[in-house]
Amino acid sequence: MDEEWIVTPPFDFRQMLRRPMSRPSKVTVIDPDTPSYTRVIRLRTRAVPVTVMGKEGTAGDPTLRLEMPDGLSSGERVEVRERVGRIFSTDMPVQGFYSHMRRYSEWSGLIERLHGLRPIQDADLFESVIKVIIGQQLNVEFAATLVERLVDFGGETVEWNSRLLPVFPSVERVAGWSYDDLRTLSFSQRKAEYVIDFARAVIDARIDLEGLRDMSDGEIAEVLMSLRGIGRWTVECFLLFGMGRRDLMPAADIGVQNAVQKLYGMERRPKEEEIRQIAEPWAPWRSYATYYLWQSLIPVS
DNA sequence: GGCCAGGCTAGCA
DNA sequence: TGCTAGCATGGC
Repeated sequence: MDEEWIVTPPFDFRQMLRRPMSRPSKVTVIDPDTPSYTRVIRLRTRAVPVTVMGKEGTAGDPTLRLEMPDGLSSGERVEVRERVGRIFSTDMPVQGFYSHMRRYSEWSGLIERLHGLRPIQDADLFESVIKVIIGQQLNVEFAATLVERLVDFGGETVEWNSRLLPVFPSVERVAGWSYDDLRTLSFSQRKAEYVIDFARAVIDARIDLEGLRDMSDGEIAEVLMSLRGIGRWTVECFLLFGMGRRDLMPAADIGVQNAVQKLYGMERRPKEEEIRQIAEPWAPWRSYATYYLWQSLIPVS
């Protein structure tokens, strides 16, 4: 079943797919030619495959086409649209961000070059937390490898257009694993503990993931940072990638620091506190600024 | 081989 | 409160 979706411009689907494309993943299948984005989304009722296609793929005429299985209830279709809207930040107030950041001369070139870029959010809150934990202190390539191994180990797939789409493991499944299971995938002992303990906290209802949506950034930080293995950087990345909150600046992030150094032509890499100071006037748009900084680091293919 | 990578914890002053 | 050694693996 297909649906059309007209997004308010600017919206550059191809530009947005560069990040997931730069790190090929089995869970998210990108076809740069169509262009399209395919993955399984866990709804409240079941896991459903979805393909999102850019009809034109230009910033000026942004139309998406959604392809999803027949036989979904109307409620499920609504949920799919909500989730896809979140993933592609369709409600992002792009112009507000641009008019704010145009005040800073360093930003004019970047905003021009990435015109129509919107953050791609993670499709699932649990998946988001786990991926951020795995990404702690590791280079992104290896972190992506660990995520792939986790997905393979989970072994769950959904058939879609005559191919098998791997699905990110469910909370239940991860909570049932042992630390040694993840050790065999080259997780460090600590990372294995952080990942599995987090899944168990969700299963034990010590953490209500969907309930986080009603909380402020600060409240979410307090809840999550009470768990071992979740610090400030992890919460900031989760709020940004997982929850789509708009004013986060993971200033301890090496990637952000490298990008600011490059954008501002600095001699050495700025430290966390310097980043926070530089970014202070970017409020309340710091999440988008962070995302643009990260995107600026992707090599032009 | 050494250093670094989209950090966090525990232990110490 | 603030600082830092240690963690563990792969890439360059």
